[in-house]
Amino acid sequence: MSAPGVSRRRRVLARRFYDRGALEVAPQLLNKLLVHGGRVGRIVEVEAYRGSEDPASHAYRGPTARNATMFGPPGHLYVYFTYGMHFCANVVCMPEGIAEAVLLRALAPVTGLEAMRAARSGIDKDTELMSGPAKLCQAMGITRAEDGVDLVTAGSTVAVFDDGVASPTLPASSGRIGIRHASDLPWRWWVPGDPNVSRPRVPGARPGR
DNA sequence: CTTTGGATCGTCT
DNA sequence: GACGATCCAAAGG
Repeated sequence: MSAPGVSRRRRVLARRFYDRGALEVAPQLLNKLLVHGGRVGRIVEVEAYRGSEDPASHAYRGPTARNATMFGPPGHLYVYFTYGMHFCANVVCMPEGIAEAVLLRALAPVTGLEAMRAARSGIDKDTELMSGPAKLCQAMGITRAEDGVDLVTAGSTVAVFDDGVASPTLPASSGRIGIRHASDLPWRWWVPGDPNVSRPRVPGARPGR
């Protein structure tokens, strides 16, 4: 038995973890660790997107150059550029040819705080370093250069680890943020009470516990 | 505290 | 030519 805060063994999530629907994978990504460039963050907020089933998904209208990674094999990172200045990162789910993904919306800083603060100059509170999908990419140093990276194979530049911290039994949930269509679907989940979550209070949110 | 508007450009129509 | 799976500063209560 290890006391709270003591470091535990980290294991990379297997390919089969991602080879399922995004609605199943998303809440189970909560409390997993994202690692890149010597920086580590704990995933505390996610959203599911479902290709052809989902009018809010980038993949809804079929494959393009931009969304190609979403249609690829599971366990890869889909990074897109938006609003002329921001990157956002997703984990690809389901077998090749089926485009489902989980958007990473917020991380809790774990390791590499100095690098994160440097990448997010002007931000004074550490809870605001990664409290949004574009903020976390900036803090972690993730750009379009990381699009398509395999999260599973040894030697990957980006990886997702399980360090033994369980996902919430009953995560908080709400509709997805910043979309025009299907905003009523409760496909956003977060760790209840975590101070790094982007928008804890939204209409129709379920608190979790 | 909440609301509003500007930034800025790749992508698809 | 229009529009983002956003962020931030400034203005308003």
